[in-house]
Amino acid sequence: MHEYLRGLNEQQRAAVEHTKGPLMIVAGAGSGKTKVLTTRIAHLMANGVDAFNILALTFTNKAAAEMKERIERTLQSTEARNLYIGTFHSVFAKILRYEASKIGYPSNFTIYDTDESRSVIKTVVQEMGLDEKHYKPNIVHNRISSAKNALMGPMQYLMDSALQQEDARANRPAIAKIYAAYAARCFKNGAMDFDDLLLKMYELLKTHNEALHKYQHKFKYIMIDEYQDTNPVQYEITKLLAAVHENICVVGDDAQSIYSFRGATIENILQFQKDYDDVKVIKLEQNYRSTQNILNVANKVIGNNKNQLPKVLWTDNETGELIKLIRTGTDNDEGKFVADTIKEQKLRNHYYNKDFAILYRTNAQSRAFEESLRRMGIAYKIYGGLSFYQRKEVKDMLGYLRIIVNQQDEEALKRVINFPARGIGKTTIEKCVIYANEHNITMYEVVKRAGEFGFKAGTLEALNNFTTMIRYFQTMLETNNAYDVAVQVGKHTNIVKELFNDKTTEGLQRYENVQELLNSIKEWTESPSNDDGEQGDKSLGSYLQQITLLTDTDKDEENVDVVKLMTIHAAKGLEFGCVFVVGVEETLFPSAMSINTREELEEERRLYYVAVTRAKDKLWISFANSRYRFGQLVQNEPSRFLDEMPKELLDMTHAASSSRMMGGGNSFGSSFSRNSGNGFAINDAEQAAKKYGPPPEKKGLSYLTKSTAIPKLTAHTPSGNFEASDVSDMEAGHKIEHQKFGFGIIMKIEGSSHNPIATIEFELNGERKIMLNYAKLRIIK
DNA sequence: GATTGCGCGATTTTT
DNA sequence: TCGCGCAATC
Repeated sequence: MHEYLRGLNEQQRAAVEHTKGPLMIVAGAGSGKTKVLTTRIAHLMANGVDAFNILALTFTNKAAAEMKERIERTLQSTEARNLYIGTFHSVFAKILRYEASKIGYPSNFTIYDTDESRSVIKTVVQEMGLDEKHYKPNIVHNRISSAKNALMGPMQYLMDSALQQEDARANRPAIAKIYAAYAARCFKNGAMDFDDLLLKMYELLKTHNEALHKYQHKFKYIMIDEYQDTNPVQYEITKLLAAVHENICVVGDDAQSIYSFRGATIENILQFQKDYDDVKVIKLEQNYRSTQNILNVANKVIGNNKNQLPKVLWTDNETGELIKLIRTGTDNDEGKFVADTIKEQKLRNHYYNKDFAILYRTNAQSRAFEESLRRMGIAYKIYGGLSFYQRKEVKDMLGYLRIIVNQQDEEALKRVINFPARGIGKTTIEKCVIYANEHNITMYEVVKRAGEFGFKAGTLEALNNFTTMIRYFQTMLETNNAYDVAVQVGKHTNIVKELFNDKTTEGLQRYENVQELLNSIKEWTESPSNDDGEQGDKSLGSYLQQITLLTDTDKDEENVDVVKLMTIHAAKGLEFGCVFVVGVEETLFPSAMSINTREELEEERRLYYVAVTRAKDKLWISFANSRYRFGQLVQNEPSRFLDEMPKELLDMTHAASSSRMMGGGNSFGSSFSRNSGNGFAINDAEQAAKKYGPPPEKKGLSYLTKSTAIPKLTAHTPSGNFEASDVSDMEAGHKIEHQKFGFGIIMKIEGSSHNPIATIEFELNGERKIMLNYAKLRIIK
């Protein structure tokens, strides 16, 4: 028996050894999925399959890198570097770069990230003379993105009556036209967005038989990780590629499907068994990651979902500690609690920073934890949010490199043509764009031939100087490597010098970022070619294409000792000794946007499942009575998911006994229910108190914000049938009755019109700020 | 043509 | 609260 087969359980081994024909591995959380995948590839190679003939598609670059490394270790050989392994996006980008001319693109095509796509949409909407307020870039982009992921071009979009009706109803009938213009503009710019990397790959295979045959033949063995998160384009592409050999192995867990907003559909994993004859299905149900308590909680919660493949996840691991449930007064208290607990755990149980992860639903929640960790002197890193490559100074530098490599790229040109300022202003740029559109040439072409378009002498000179500089960089690129050119760009444009002279903290940071960028280019240039025989390519163009697809979770920083903060989405596939799942409140988790259909809610629940199953040893789940949103303190109920966890597995006394780090006073009494029919939350508070222990006592801690201290409530019982009045009728000066606080006078109304906040002086309960949308008030006079 | 300041709208999740 | 877009000003 091969050495690498030892240490696999029966099912894992069966999955590894089943190499011929379609295979579906249903892999529960923590069931050794990566191990199976890597061992399976090693096994193929050990049995004579050429690495060049194996395609493995993963969800993140990090997963790909990790797999590659593990295979090398298993086989004690560098052959693994010949594997085609990476994310859908990066693998297809590589292939498209090679095949670009077949579909009319330059091989140096630019890849637009989401920001750039939106920016192009914005220009297109402007140029079409449409109302920008109405056709907001992110809304339009989402529509287009969904269409692309569903294999729909502009024409099909226009012909689709369901989509047309939706757009008409939303009063956005021009989306199909914008889509067409956007696609045309991207093409003209020699650019693809993220979705194009999939869509164009599909089109390539569909329209070019020789390309289809080539890759069908090349990829004799195909493996796809996280299959539950693939979307229709990805599904169609892999189906095409696998059609000849049918050696396709998909790995997934329907319980962890969390990307439907990106077009992913569980249908793919359910459909797989029908697509091929004789599909072998193997279930990996033993969990090696978590304690029994953690796993039991996770199983119980996910059991509330109706749509799922039957499986039972179990573990041999020890029972472990109870799951600790924590209620805090505010989001700041929550941050403080987590930082305190980390400090305590490090001292008591000798954990390192890197053993901890703080997982939240939205990026905006990171702030409170950032502050508290910084105050406690605990090293941390936030993943997600603004990535390195999205920073302005980095984008500016990259803008130059992009226009050097691809002169069609109008986005890049507009970004750098007057940065640093060189007297080419808005009007000039607008003129260039108009001339370009009129003559159907690229904007760069207009700039290059500025003399033909009647610019004023000064402007003309500025434009000419600019193109001379770009041309200088281009010729330089012929004889120098990417790094040298990048350094020259920094010098010649004065970008580096300007940042260097900026001695503010931010300026220093920006300078360092540019230096880091240069280092990364250097590293790329000098690292050994990856031996893939066909496209081992160290050109600047290749560099630019790859970095757009990088996220900061991809950077392997295992040995850096920091607490990790990230969204639950970003945490998929990762595991940590100690996990804090925070902000587990209604409207936040589940998100208010995702509680309208069963499908949406079930996805939120799967997300919760993913969060909980990241933990190996210890799990804390926290929620706050109130938190700042839009700069206002708002109250939330505890999440419904908390009710779905079996109480005997929860340590709820912790919430009450650790009140030393929590505040909020009697803030329960003032929380407003969003959905309980009677419009106030005191019942919820009582229920919550029963369920999760008594509300934390206030101990006057300095970090508590004043607004959490709310005067004691004097209860009020409304007279007769209480009928709430229309919010829009309310004005300052009105006398009102509140269901719980009793009679009062509206002092003022502020806040936005869709979220008005009234300051009301109550007879018995003092002055309070009331959110009119949630509270029910009756106008007396 | 660049800089500053004010007012308004925004929060899901990401390759 | 924060960041962005727009308008006013030099």
